Amino acid sequence: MIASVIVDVPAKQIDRTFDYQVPENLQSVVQRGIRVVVPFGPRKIQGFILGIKEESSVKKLKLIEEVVDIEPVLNEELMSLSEWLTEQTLCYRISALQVMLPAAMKAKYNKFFHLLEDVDIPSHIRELFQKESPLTWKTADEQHALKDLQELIKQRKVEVKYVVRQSGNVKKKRFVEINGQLTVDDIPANAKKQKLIMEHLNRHDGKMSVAELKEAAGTTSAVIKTMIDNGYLKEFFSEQYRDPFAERTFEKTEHFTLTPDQKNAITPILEKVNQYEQQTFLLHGVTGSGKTEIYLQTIDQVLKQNRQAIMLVPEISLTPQMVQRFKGRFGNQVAVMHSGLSVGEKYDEWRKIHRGEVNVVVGARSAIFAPFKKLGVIIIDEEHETSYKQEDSPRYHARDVAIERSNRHGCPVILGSATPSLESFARAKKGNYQLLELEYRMNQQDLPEVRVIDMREELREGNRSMFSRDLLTEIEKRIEKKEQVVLFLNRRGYSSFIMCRDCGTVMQCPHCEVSLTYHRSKESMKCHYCGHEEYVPNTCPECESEHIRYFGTGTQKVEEELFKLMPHVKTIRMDVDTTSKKGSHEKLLDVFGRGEADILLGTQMIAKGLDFPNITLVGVLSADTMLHLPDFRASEKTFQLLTQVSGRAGRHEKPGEVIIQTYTPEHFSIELAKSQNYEWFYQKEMMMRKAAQYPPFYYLSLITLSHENVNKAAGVCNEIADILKSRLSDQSIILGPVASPIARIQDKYRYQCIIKYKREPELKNLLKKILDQYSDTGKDAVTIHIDVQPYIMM
DNA sequence: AGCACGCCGACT
DNA sequence: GTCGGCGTGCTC
Repeated sequence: MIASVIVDVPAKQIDRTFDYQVPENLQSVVQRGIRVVVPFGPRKIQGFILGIKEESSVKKLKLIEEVVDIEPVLNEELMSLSEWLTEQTLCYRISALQVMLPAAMKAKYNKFFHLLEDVDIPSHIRELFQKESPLTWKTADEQHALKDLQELIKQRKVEVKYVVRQSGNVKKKRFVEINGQLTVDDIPANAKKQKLIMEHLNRHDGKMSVAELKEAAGTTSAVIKTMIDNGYLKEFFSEQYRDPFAERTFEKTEHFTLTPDQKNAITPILEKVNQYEQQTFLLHGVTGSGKTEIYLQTIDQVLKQNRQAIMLVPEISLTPQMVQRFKGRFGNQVAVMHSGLSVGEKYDEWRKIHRGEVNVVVGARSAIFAPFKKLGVIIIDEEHETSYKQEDSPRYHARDVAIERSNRHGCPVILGSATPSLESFARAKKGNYQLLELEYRMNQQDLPEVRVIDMREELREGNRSMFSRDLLTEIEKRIEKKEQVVLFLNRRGYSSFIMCRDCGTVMQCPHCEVSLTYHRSKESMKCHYCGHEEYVPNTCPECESEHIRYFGTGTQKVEEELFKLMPHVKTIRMDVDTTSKKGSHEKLLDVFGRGEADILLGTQMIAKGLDFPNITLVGVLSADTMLHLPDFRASEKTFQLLTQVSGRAGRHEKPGEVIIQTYTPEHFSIELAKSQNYEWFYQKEMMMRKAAQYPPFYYLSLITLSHENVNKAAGVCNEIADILKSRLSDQSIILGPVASPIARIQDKYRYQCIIKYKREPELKNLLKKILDQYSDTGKDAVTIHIDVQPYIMM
């Protein structure tokens, strides 16, 4: 019996199967989809079995070392999906397999030195082995003993052993139970604590977790240990799930009655669910139109049919409120997967899905690979969000994976958004997707009134602060009325940088072509691309002037300004700095929700999902900061964000108001966000895209080359552009080679080439060939990246 | 990606 | 003359 294995090495030359002989004792367990440990060259690594066969063209086969799983971790559907993913995104097969599993299941590798012969070895090496045996690579390296060890290996006195370790650990909890042979009466009369422990245990069917028992009986583990040693108790371990929501109870919620609007939308969806048919729906509904209830009732129907549901939400909006709604409706049938969980917690949630203990998963992008066997619906909320596109290999878009999986399962996909991506809306208009419109807000309230403030006007009239007079007045009014305010700072692409006021020098990263970001807490400057950090200099490195200051409006700066203007107001600031600790995001929102602060000030992360009745004013401090980024989606993103943010105000009885500050009030994405007119925005933006030959009229592919030498990167990029030009049709447009928007990262210069095309059936094969030809791993080789349908052009 | 093998410069 | 630099090629 021979197994074809894809090994855990993401490299061009290794991206194929290797055959291994299956030892007699493993033949009954070995099958497609399980992981194994195999010898590979001098080391041992993990791999996935792709298939079983009886013969191989390779003469000398090695034996599989061991199996990691007893049953497949990836079922047949996911195994074949990985093939599709490899093909679509031009990634290595191993990366496609790996991305479907939680991070905890990625293998870790260790090297150990074993002493074979204790005679005639240097004394310092012997000492090392006396302290630690087997000796780890790490210690050997720290003690600078690697060289000597290498010599000893040659002399066959020391041997290297490679160990494959599974990082994902099943959490075990320690329990004790009454042994049975001895009873309370056998306990010595003076051992009061022991008797007490027995009493507690008897009240709990004779067994309890050690932690609980200690707590209940008020003793220490010493007493319990004595009882185990004396045979009164025996210990055992039980597998536990780490439950990130353990301390929370979820109130059971029931169906809402749907409005006629909602009924119209859900009917065609349920039809497809009942017919077990694929169909992609685009559910377009303004904020507050009740999309979530449609999701919930669809999932409910799916569960009744004994099928399962995947619900994707953007990472950033996977708030406790959201989880609450799903757990409240479906109880413990729900698994939650998002980046806020620890690696172990994610692993546990994944195992619940794999074992079929839950039927719904609510999660971010990677939850699209949830190992369900019978999918009844896949829902992608806020489908326009760019976080559904993975930016590193495999560069997949969750929407594409969703549609592919739905085809295999025969189930509908629902894409929901108040501001659909142009691509999706265009597909819906063409009839590729079925468009479902929710036109009314559920409780009939009006959309909040939106006021646009021209900041140029403010400047002309002498107001140099970041707050317009109107905004300040309105904030004051709300605070008097004890209502709450949300201030939104769009910081993307424009964070605080440090500049010399005399010569204009901006502090830049020495390794990347980007300016450093000021971090007030440490008085330092940091590079967001390579992590380089240094202290803010006292004098300008160029002109030695002392007039160095930071520019840009970071949230910290806004907070300070706000405090200067209104010292009596309590502000909560939410940004990466204040929410990096686990659970802090939730905590801050809780405080705000309880009304303990007047203003919530934040970035991106507060744009979504907040739903507090007392918010009656939303202020956008600078609407146009990302409008001028070199990104053809800049207008779309601005419109989406402003619409999104505006939706935070007046969601309940009290009417809401939105104030948008901008330097370009005449820009159509700001004008139309004011009236929340998606349809007009769509028409207008489509015209722009058509004129500029961008998606959805053209597809894109992006090729990036990077190398320490500018000329080399540019040269290879040029060669590739030439190949493309000669091999593609005249209909296609090749932009470049040009330097990437970020021209250098980690000392490597970056050149790129963009392909715009409508129909190019041979493009994938051509790109594969180019990848093949240019992905050398040698020392002086250029690094090539290909992103089919990129979202970020950097 | 690792790791071994193998061919040319500065040292005991 | 050797030690060791890292270029080249292989991993079932």
